Amino acid sequence: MGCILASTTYEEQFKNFLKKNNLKFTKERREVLRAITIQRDHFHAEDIYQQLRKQKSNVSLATIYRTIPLLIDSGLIKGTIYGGERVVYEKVYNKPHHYHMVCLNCGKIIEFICPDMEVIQNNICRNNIFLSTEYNLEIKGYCQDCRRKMMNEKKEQKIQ
Amino acid sequence: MGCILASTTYEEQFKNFLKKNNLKFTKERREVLRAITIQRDHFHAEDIYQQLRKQKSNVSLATIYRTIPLLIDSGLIKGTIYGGERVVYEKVYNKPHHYHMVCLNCGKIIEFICPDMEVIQNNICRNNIFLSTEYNLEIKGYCQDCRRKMMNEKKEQKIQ
DNA sequence: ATTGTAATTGAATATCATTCTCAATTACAT
DNA sequence: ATGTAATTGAGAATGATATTCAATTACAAT
Ligand SMILES: [Mn+2]
Ligand SMILES: [Mn+2]
Ligand SMILES: [Zn+2]
Ligand SMILES: [Zn+2]
Repeated sequence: MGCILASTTYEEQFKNFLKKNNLKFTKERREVLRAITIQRDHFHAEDIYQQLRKQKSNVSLATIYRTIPLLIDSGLIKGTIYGGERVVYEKVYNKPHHYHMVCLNCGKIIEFICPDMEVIQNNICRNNIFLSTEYNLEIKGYCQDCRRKMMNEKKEQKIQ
Repeated sequence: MGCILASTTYEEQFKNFLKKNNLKFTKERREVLRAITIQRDHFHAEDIYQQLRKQKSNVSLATIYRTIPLLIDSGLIKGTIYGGERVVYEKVYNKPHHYHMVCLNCGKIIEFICPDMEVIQNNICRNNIFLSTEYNLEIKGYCQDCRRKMMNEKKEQKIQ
């Protein structure tokens, strides 16, 4: 289990944040943090809980929910997709800013980077004297696979 | 109470949608629809309920929640801002597509139009063979007023 | 106008992600 | 080692939204 190398800086970042705010670096917080470094791109609060149970850790869901805002404020994760039944989070530390396409049929999330968009957004904020902390672009629709499936279903209907 | 002129096309649109789907144009649905035409830019489900109570209408909250998806599917409203405690809706019929800045301090919502962004989004969807039904850009941050207030508070702290 | 029937309604209840309460425990500065 | 404020888990609370069900209603066909 020697795969925690990359998380060292994660942990440093988190520790610094906690110290700065008179908060304690507890066993539970460390375990939540590590569970997150293991998660793939996008995850729910519940995913962290399941991850920890797999690892025989007994951190409660309450503590996970209490830790999430700390991880957000320390710049390690952020809430990405709202409006479903539960919030989707993702790691942001050392990851380039990007946007999302969400398939309404299969739920797939497609990421994309768009420097042009960033420029436009900065201009808009400057023009409106608005201090932005977060840009969030979400394109909802249907992915390539689902479009294919839907077209095939239509064909079959016509044949019958 | 002769101020329902502008809602005629709203009502037509809704009636057409309902007929197309074997749904009935009930007294309650008409009242919800009219309550919505009266709402200002952005509103919650609860706002509709309050509006109707003011007008001595007894449409239940359950019916309002059941009517909202119908209004969305008929192209009259859409959910705009998620992630707060409740969903923010807005009218979209005959309204140009636009984006939002949300102040994290006072909750103010600032709308803006951006044709350049639309072009970029269309390109991205084409490149990914993604069929978009909805673009949603939300910029979170702090509005001009709140920034002023925060700066003044800082000054006062220094003086004390 | 009457009738048949599927759609709709309000009231109450359920859902379910997230937050809160509180007594017991713990991190960590001194 | 000690003091104290922060933290924890368990369970209860919250609150927006969804669902159940028996009674009502819209409306197409007669
Ligand atoms: Mn992502
Ligand atoms: Mn708007
Ligand atoms: Zn898909
Ligand atoms: Zn503000």
